Amino acid sequence: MVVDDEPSIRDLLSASLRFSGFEVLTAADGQEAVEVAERASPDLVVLDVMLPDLDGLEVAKRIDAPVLFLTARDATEDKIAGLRVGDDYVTKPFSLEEVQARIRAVLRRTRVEGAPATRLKVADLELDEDSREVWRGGRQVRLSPTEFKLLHYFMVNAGRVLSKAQILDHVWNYDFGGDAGVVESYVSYLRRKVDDVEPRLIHTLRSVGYVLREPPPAG
Amino acid sequence: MVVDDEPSIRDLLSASLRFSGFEVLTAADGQEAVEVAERASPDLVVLDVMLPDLDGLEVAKRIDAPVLFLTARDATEDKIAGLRVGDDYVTKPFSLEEVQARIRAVLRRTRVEGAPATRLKVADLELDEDSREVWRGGRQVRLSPTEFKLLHYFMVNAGRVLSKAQILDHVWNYDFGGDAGVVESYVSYLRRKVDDVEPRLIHTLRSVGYVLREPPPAG
DNA sequence: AAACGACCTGAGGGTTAGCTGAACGGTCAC
DNA sequence: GTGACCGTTCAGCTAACCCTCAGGTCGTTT
Repeated sequence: MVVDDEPSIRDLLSASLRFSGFEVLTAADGQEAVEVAERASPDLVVLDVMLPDLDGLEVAKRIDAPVLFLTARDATEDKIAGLRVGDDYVTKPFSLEEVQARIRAVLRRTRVEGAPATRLKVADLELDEDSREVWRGGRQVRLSPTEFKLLHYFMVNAGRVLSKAQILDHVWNYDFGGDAGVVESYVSYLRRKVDDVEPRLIHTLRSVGYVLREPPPAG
Repeated sequence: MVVDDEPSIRDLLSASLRFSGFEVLTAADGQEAVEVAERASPDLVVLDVMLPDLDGLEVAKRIDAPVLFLTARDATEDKIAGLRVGDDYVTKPFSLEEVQARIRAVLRRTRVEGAPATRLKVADLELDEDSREVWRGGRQVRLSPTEFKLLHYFMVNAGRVLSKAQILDHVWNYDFGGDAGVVESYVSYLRRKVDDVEPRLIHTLRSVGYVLREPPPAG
């Protein structure tokens, strides 16, 4: 369930989550949120801390589901003192990558399912979502936060062609105003750090985008 | 639904889409677009970002359908801020091939996850619309963007004779001023890259056009 | 068979998309 | 404060690409 009073954020999140295969309900204020949650028993609630009627933390108390809070960046730590075990938070403005990663992490922790694989693997490139570690050919590689998010997005969508606009929309914060040049820079960084050996996995499709894929067996 | 204030663009698009079997409604400004969309619930909206009354992004918010934006090339922002998941965009001047490809991609993504085949196949020539990969006789072939668009147009219209004028109209941007000689050049490139083995698939019909087809079984 | 038009293709020039090193400013830990 | 790290922008460069052109080939007509 997605709870936010701004329609644009609500739509952004619910569309993105539906696309990823989640079933999504929405609410625009705390009152509605509590009602819907009672009826539908969602597995997880994405909840804006700043709501017109009730405080988000207050809402969380009345909901029997793990919560992923959305908070303003300048919110000091004590603001989220109401975090229960299993909850988590993301600061606005977020990127879709960020939110989805946190959602999956929360669900993983609260679900009974015993240790589902958090390892992504493409050829000899491996990424652990939990520990945020990355290996290429057995050798561990250190990545900055943005590099990690970008690589994660690539690996989740391995084999699919991604345009720079798509990448910008998912990996960068939704209010990022710059141009797509920054994507080129980060692809360059990633290539140097994790794609400097054969077989090359990150491929450029001129004037189309990028794709991470294992080259076909018979070249 | 097609929304653009320039009649020439509107007609170009709607005629081309109708010919391809789509049912098309049109609107000339944002106000009309919102009204028509409300009444008719289109499956997809092709929407010029620059409209006389409302901003295209504003219109998109009020429409409950995936959107394919038309933007000017010189819009330096490679990031369309309002781009929701499932939306896409094409820069002006576009080619009809481009627009139709994007439309199909958006519909494919938003329709039920019925994994429809995105593979075109003629004899031992195969083309994947998603990954933009092409194989001839199992061997992968690298094509430039224009080569790919041309081959795609051929394959979608396999067995149909295409005049150079038709090809120019569909594969090249609508403002292309050059002559049809360029088509000959690109057919030549394609022959070298994907039609250098028997059976030959691209055939010249002198003073008529070209056709991509499998030769009849018995000579 | 000659003449003509249509087509093929190699070569070349102008253009553009993408790559990357460098620089700048911000943030955070110490 | 100070330094390390990070995110972003920018500009020069390169390689890929698009288009044109011209000389040659091939088919058709006279």
